[in-house]
Amino acid sequence: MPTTDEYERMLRDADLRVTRPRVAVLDAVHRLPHADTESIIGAARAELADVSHQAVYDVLRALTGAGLVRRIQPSGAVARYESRVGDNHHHVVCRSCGAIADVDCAVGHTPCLTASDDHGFSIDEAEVVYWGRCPACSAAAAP
Amino acid sequence: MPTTDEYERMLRDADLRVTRPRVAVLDAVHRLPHADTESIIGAARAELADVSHQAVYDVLRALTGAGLVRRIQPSGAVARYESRVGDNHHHVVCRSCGAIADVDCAVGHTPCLTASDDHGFSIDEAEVVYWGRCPACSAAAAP
DNA sequence: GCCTGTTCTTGAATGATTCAAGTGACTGCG
DNA sequence: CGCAGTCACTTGAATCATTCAAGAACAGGC
Repeated sequence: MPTTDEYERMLRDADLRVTRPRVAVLDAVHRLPHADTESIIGAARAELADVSHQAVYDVLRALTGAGLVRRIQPSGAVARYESRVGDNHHHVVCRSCGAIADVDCAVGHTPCLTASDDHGFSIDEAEVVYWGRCPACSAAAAP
Repeated sequence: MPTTDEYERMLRDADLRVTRPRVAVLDAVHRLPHADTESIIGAARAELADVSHQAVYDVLRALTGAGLVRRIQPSGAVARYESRVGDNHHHVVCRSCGAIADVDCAVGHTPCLTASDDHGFSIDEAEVVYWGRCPACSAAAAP
């Protein structure tokens, strides 16, 4: 878990001004994996009581743009953010409770990045979402 | 392109009542590939002038539940629907204009369906989204 | 320490989607 | 063929994540 100094360093390296909301949000994303915006607002306010939700939205957008956090948004769910960036990993999403877990790619470093027919698109990323049920929901559904 | 009779047949086979809004929406989804809800409402009204948007939402949900259409929703975009179901195909999405094209899976029939570590989830589907730029946007961005 | 431009606060708006209540129509049965 | 019951559609309003807008506050460079 990075320290406050490290967060400041990360921000500076990304050419972002160092502000208290930004450090608080960056820390929140690191501490809560796959958290939605509301949870991040809550966690950020634990450190900095009066951050506005708007500030958190702005910060998340800036951090996402700078590549410090990654935004994930499975179909029909609200946006979530994670701090693990730069590697090529994907997600399993539980259909019933929405839980998310990380999955490393099975097929090499850039899986399936070569589509069979790309229709002339220039592809720069392949995103994989595995849909299923988490252990808890599986147990609850089939007792 | 299926006929009206075929649409009725498809609905009956799925244990859905045959109604004019349902046939109109089913036809709209078949004619407009990857259309969003608003486009589908427009297309349905071309056949059946006074369908309510609520009816279209209900119908799309029923059709999706019955497996007659498939709902796709790339991050940060509105829901879109397609009539190609049952095969294992994926999508390329243009980052700048949102255009979507179909992509057959490069790696066999159920690509990457085996995650390296599934965290105990029981996975039933792997969804792949390729992100990039469509030919038109590539040309516009790099003249 | 001051200036400039970015970032945060406050408050309201947007818009896809959903909820709710009532009317209407499809299907199966008599 | 006609009726009943149930499901589907209409109308109208509500929800809620996210965004927009205007002004105040702050970070970073001189």
